[in-house]
Amino acid sequence: MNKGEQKRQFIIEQAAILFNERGIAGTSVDDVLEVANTSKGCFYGHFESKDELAQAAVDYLLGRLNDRRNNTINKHKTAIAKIGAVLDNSKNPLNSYIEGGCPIVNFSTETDDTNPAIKSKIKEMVTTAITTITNVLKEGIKNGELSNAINPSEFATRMMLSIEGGNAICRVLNSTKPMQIMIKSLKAELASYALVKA
Amino acid sequence: MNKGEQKRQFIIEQAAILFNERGIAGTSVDDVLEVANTSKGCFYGHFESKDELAQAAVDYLLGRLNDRRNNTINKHKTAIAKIGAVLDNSKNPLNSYIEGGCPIVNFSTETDDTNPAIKSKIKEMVTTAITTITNVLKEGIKNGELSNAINPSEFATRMMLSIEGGNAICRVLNSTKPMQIMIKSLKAELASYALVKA
DNA sequence: ATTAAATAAAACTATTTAGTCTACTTTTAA
DNA sequence: TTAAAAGTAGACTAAATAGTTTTATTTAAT
Repeated sequence: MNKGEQKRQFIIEQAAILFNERGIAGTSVDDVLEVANTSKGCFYGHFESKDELAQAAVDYLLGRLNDRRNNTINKHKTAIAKIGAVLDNSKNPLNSYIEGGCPIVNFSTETDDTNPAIKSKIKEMVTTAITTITNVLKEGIKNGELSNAINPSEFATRMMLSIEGGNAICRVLNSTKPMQIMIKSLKAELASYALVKA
Repeated sequence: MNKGEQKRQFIIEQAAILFNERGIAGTSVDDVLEVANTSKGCFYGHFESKDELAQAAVDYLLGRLNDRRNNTINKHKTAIAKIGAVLDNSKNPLNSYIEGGCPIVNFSTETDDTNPAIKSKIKEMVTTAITTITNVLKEGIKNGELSNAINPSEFATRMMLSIEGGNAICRVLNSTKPMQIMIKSLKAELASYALVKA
């Protein structure tokens, strides 16, 4: 990565935090220049517009979330451990993995009526996440860890809604309690589908 | 309500929709003037600033949600019917009660890091909602409709997270499916706590 | 080392923004 | 009925906004 590419990347990473905290509309190009220690000329040399930056920033943040989820899943062996660890990734919405909270809820509410390009990135991300979780559960059934009484895609869907809702709600309440309650409940539900080892 | 008050209320109601759809930062005073068919002079005769309008708009939207939830709860007799009806209120996030989706997620993600006054209004709303649902469940236990194996406040909390997550996720996915899955699941869970009529 | 291309800085522009002010019109209550 | 109060319109201002352009500096291949 040469100097220019490094600078571009740095701008994206710094802007991403601001966008995630204050929203895209709530962040000016000047705000970005300040945190990225750069100038108009430099900025517009790297990006055609604020919107191009916003898209790059969203890609960057969603990429981080994807990587983290995949790493978390690969790090564990059983479906129950994998799902538990994915849930634990979200256990502290007040000190979240990405400053400002979960980019999925943050950008979904901002862009669902205003920015189709970003909305579609989030849509793909959510679909991928649900599918990935679903497959972990299916695998768990296949190898005899879980009862086939569980509905993998429904469980994955409910898990996704709960995590995203938890991210939004915990931040307004200034409390991690709701998320903890929900994680505990989903873990217990999943455990109830565990088959005793044969 | 005299003419001035009517105008003020009309501005609030029209602005509220814009704010809910595009965000507060994403909506200009001029945008508001256009949908409210009014002028700068008129606007600033009724409001000190855009922020005062934003607060009034949030109060108005949260008021509508509160009224609706209370009406829904009063319309039904059993705890199961009350909770089921409250869930059904959210069953179509793509054609939501308030245009642009649920103001709770929308404004919570926008204001949690930027607007303490509005954040605190949302916080109060969420607290009230969870408390109200909790009390319905407690009442259900008390009068023998529900088993005391259910944890009212935990159920209410999880229900809140799921609804808000569902509102955000369904809108990005352009599908009501996730919400339907979640509603079905919570209804089934609640039904499992029903005591056979003595 | 040289030079062309890439990168960066900063002054500049045009537009949009929130908010003010003055002048005019409509309400409303005596 | 009338006059004070309330409401309304629209031109105006100052600041912020996104984006351009010109000029200077680096970088990297020859």
